[in-house]
Amino acid sequence: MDTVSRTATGAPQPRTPRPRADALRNRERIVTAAREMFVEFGPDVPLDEVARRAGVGNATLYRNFPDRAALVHEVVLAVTSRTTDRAEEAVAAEADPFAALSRFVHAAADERIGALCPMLSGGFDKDHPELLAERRRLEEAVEGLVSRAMSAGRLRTDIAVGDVLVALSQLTRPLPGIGCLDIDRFTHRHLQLFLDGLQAPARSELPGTAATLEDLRRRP
Amino acid sequence: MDTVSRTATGAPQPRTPRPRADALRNRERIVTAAREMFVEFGPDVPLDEVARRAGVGNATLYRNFPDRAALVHEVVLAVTSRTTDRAEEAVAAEADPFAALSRFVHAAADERIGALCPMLSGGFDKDHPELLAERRRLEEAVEGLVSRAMSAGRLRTDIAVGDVLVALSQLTRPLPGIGCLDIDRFTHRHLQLFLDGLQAPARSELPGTAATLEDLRRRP
Amino acid sequence: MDTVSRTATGAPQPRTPRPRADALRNRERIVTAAREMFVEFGPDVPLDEVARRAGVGNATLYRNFPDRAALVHEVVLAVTSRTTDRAEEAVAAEADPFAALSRFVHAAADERIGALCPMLSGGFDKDHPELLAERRRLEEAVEGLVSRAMSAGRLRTDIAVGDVLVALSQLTRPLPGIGCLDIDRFTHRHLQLFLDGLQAPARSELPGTAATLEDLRRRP
Amino acid sequence: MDTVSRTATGAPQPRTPRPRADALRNRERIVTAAREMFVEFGPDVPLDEVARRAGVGNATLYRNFPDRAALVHEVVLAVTSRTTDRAEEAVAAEADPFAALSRFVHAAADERIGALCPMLSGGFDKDHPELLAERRRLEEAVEGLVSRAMSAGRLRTDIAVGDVLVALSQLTRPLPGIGCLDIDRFTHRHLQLFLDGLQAPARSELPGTAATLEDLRRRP
DNA sequence: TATGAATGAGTTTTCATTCAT
DNA sequence: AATGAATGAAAACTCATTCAT
Repeated sequence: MDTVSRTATGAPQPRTPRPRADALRNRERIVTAAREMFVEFGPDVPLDEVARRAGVGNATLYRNFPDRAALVHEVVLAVTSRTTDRAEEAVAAEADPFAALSRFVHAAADERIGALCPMLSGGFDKDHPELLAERRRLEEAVEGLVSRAMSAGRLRTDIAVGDVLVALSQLTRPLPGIGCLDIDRFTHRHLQLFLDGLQAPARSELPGTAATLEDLRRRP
Repeated sequence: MDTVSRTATGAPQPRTPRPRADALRNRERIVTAAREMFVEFGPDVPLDEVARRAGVGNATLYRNFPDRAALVHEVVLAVTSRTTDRAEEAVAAEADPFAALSRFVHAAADERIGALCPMLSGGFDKDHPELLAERRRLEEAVEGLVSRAMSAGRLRTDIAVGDVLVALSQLTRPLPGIGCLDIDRFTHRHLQLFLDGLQAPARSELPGTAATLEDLRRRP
Repeated sequence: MDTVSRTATGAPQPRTPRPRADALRNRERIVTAAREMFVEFGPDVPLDEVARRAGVGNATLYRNFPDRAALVHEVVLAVTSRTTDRAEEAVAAEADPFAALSRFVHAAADERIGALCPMLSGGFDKDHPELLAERRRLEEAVEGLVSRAMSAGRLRTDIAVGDVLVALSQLTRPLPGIGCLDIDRFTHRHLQLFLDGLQAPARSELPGTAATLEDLRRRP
Repeated sequence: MDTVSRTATGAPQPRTPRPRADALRNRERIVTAAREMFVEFGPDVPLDEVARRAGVGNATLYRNFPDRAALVHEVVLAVTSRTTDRAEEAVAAEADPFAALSRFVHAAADERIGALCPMLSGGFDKDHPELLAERRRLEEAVEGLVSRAMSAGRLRTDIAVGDVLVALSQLTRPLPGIGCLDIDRFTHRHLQLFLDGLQAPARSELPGTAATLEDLRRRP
């Protein structure tokens, strides 16, 4: 079989994955599997299961991610990055500023941004520089959406990026064993209700402080 | 309170009703400890730790609750019951129908209704008769709040009890290690935004179906 | 069988070990098994094997000793203590001061004092107060043996307690897989040669410093 | 050096003897790294670490030494060979026979002969012909030192080569994490005491048997 | 009944060894 | 021939649950 695969040339990608390129491929497959399984089974899913789903041996997972925290880190990074992409797409796709925000919110749900929630829980190094940078990118992108909507008078002015991101994450947070909270039947619905609450003019006095994600976890 | 009265018989007892009372006290202490720790550390907190916090031996916990599911069951029951109480109080306390709903929502957050979320996850027997009955009570109470607000023209008419309860649970869901998502600084704020979205007139077309909690685990 | 054992009264100890007293018994059995197996197989012997040899489940071992270090700690304590006993016995048993030292040295070998060596290696907390105290006791006892022999003019005066203890430990250090370096055929022989070197008058100039065990591990 | 000459053939080679020379260089670097790390971290040091220290890939190590035993084998061979060299040098360098023995003993310590100890432990094929031959060379060389000292009346006559080699190995045996038992401050000192015990006239009756290294693993 | 202790099964993690370039 | 990556088997350690007083 070695000879066979060695002669497989122009094929887009033979089914037998090859080392050099495959190291990267494996790494990505692990992250993908982890992202899916964190959503599906919660953040405590056995890493051996993740490895199995990724189609690699457990030790390969550990070679790439020395411990669970490292894997979680990478997944958070990936989800954050993809969500940022959605934010930028939303700007481009919608002329109306509130429509853009709205589009982003629903797209972020589809990216399972809610899966970030349990990962931000205790003992997670949310201040790692790499994460910090990626989160900044996300917050800036969303800040753009928010401020534009505010400028257009479409958004109440007493809210902040953190309000959007945290509530969005919570509302779309997966219930392990149920998929992503039956995302089609409930989640988008609740997001819509939440978006309605965001619109100007403000109806009520908001309690609490308009904080960034940054503040989360910094107890007063 | 309900559990207490169920076992408190009319049998004549010496004025020091120690033995049985202690057993009940233990049971309640365990449920209380479990509720707190589920919120604080997530639903996978070691049961030995729960027993320690309750101040009893682990075997005492297991005598009262044969396995984790039984304990979760009891906690869900307790939280549901207490939340129902809040709903009923809200009716009594507020003349304005929307204010009542609003009061209930914030009170439910303080009861940590969000801690129910992980319990709605896979592998939890949400259809147990006892739970079903208790959930009916809650849904009826909230249904009262909702329909009164609708009748008064204060609530958009395309929402259902399930919308309120599920979104409420998600928005207040605890992040283990952070307590209840810094409930004072964020959660009440997001709840308020959500409530604003609930008000009439409806601003947007809602996707999904207006379902009860019942529907939640029934995949389409 | 419960009834049977419950009626076993005056028996010194029924073969079915009972909890309360057995907790202690188990603990001791684990330490004993560990001591033997460290000698026989080295300090990296799987703890599960130690548990098996002790006749308990692995978790029982971990309940008593949270990690390998804790178990090693206890074994070192036990061996040190038993060796101190041998030193005190030697004083009592031999009128001649050098004979007493000699007797101690050979007795310490039989206590497998050499098994302490690998345990003093890297990453072992040799300065734990409990260990420190026990080691002091040993050093004081041996100091007594040494100084008496010196006073009697039977021991060269340029040696110290540490010389005796370290060399003794090294010479009796077990070779895992061979028992205790075939202790009867070689070790006592080498100890005797070493003892001969200790006698007065000194024949040679000693290099190095006469240090206590304390100094070991404190690199200059 | 021996290994080098064994593979260095007389075949005509281009003036840049790169390929084969590199292979040999690698092999030697691995053995050197292994010797150092066995001393420093014990015989269970991960082979990947050895490869890293040697500056080669792990697979290169495995190409040269199919398993740990093969590497240990080679290290033992190297240390034995170098120690034999020291014995022969000692003969040449010292006119006095006991001085020669003494010089050898301290030189062997510097060669880390103590690192051989764990290799004498269970599961090591000490009877491999190559090792046997190399050990014979060492024993013959030391036998020369010993018998000459005996003939000169400088050495008690009830000792054997094995006594010297085994005790020497034990006394200089490294404590992983501490290097070679702080060789300058302790080991040479203890060796000197041991040497003093070897001198004629014998002071005590020796227990055990005067055996060769050969006997070491043959249980009675 | 209440309890501390015991236990086995499950998870994380490491490492010798093999694979494929 | 040299290498980085892959792998399974083994070891450390945890925890739900049971046992025996």
